[in-house]
Amino acid sequence: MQQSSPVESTGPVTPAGRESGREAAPRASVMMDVARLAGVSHQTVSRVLNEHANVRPETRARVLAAMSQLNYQPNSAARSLVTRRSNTLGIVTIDTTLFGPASMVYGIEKAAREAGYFVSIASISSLTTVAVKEAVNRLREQAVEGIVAVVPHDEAILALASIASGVVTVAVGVGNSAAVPVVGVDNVAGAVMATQHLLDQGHRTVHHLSGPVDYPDARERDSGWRYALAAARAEAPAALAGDWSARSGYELGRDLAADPDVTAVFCGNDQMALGLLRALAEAGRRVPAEVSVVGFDDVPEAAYMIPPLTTIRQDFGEVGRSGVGLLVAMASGERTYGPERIMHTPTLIARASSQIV
Amino acid sequence: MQQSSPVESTGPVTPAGRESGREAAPRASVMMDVARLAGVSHQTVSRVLNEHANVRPETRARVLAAMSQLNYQPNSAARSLVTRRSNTLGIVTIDTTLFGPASMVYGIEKAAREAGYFVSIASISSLTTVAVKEAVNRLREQAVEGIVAVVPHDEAILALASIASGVVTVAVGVGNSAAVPVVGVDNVAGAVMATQHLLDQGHRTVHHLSGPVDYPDARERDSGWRYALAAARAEAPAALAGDWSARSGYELGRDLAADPDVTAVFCGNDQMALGLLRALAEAGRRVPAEVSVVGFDDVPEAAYMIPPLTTIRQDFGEVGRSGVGLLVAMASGERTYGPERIMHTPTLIARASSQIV
DNA sequence: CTGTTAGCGCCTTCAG
DNA sequence: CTGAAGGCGCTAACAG
Repeated sequence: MQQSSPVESTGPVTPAGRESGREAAPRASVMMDVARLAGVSHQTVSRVLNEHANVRPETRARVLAAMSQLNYQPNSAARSLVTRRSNTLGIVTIDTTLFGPASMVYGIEKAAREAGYFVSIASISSLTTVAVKEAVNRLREQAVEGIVAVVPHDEAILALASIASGVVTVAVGVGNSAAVPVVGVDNVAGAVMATQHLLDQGHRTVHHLSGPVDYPDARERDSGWRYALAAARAEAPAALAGDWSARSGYELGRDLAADPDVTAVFCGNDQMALGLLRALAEAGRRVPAEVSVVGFDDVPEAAYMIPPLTTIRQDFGEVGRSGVGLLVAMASGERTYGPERIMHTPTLIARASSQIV
Repeated sequence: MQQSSPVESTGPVTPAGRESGREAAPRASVMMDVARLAGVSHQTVSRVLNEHANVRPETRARVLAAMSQLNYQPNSAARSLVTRRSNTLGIVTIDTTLFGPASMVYGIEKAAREAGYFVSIASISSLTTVAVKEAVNRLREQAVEGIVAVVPHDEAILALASIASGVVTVAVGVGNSAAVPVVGVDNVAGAVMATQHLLDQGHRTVHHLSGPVDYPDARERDSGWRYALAAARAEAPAALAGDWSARSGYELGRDLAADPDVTAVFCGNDQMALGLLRALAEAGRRVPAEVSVVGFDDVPEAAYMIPPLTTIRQDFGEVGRSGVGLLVAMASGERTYGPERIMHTPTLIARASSQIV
């Protein structure tokens, strides 16, 4: 309610109120209306809008006044038509509500906004090539200037790469992949930290509850774990692969809990760690006294699990942000196109689940 | 790589390759190019594109072939300019990664897509009037045809309502609010179920760990709880207000855990319940033997907490979906504008945290 | 410093 | 059933 009532005499001069059914909403004013009201040409209005220099301050003020009086809203379609720019970035994302993807989406949106872009979103419900293509096409219809993909899965990434879409694309939240430019966290380093931390507590070896094998992140964490064990000349037990869910952590965790040789477990993410903690509790195996557990991600709940979970923190927001940074650089030609990767280093957050006080 | 190489003789006839710096990317083809290749007028191309009847099947086929040969992509800006429709819906959302909001965003996106809309997102980092207005304005710049707001907070909702934006708007994930049309869950009913369930287990009364008072959801759950206690003639203890986080649940939970009178607690959401469970565990109070706990939301992790959490399930995806439904109905004039509300009924999911087996 | 003239690519009339 | 005009609202060149 800051603005007083609408215009009257100075309103649009175009054929008023074509009675097309309902309310006959007062046609939004256009640049020409503003020009008329300010007593200048529509071109001058355009100039103040785009902050071109060479507009006398006084003229500028008159125009601004007219714009606000008319409650003028530039027509973005008209502008894009002539500038051939949509100022829009697209996000392709999996239909998940996991903490990681959701955080990245927000990081992306924020960074894009700060870089002057709008953000359009297209989610996919299944990780299939077809679904990815549909999502990308939906984005292309909107003429997005670039795409950030939050689809940390092999097939989806390949699909992305194969769609010679002519739109620059970067995948975020994936540690590595040859197919497209990628921004993620150094999963190997994170897994090494986790494993080494456990080894440092005196465990002979460390078990691994991994994510699904068709996820680059899962494979990389698995290899970091193997690497750390090898470096310490510890024997590597067979890894169990879950599906990132607490449920899978619980179910596989029951086997782990039943095995007296298991004294330390590195989990591919915090959700699975939660499931494992419950399985251990049910089996009466105390954490960390009998079994130590480390997760990956540091979701906000990690610090409040029973016991508080030691984990590897990754900054999802930052990953999203640098994804946009890379994309914008590529789109503006500052960087040549081509597989490219940016790795962020995660941090170990030591809590009670891994260390006896 | 499905399509063979680009055009040659039939390509755009416009001033070729204006050497504007880089690659001199082959100008995307336009309707006119397709028309030429198909030997028709650009108008006919438009007709097949918009599926107007009155195009001879054979002509239509020729046009389609030309389109795919040229890899033609309609220009959405040009189309919006003339049709005065953006086919876009906007989402205003808080910059959170909580399960609820994230689920609703996905639900909205999916429903919007199915209804033929693109989706543009604008997140806000602070729940202030200014931030909400900025987000709405960003969406208006894009000429969205409607806005779905995922901002379950008093000030934000009022801000939304006060922006006589001329854009139809509905808020989702809020049980109630006079200011704008709203879609949410019946929080009162949910809270009654939770409280009654606890009472049914034989507890004399039920304590409440609520959400922040400036959230309608929190207040409604609080009143449902009070209502159920009153109906059972049980005394209502003072409620403790957290901030939805596990941390706050833990901190307030320590007080609850220290109070021997506390035997049953209804939490405003599952995260706070998680924190409470840990506080109880630390205090050595067994759940559910000594204290019963019920949450709200049924996040995927709820079933894997220690012990598995009894909670009130709400279908966030469905809420998002019906928000879009309402919005589309309003935007198309099927429903007159005006505060309107749709309530979904939540369900009690009984697990171990509340019942002694 | 400001105004004039052309389109941007498409859809909506209206003629044929 | 198809084609020819006209214009959506704006910005980029040019004049002045």
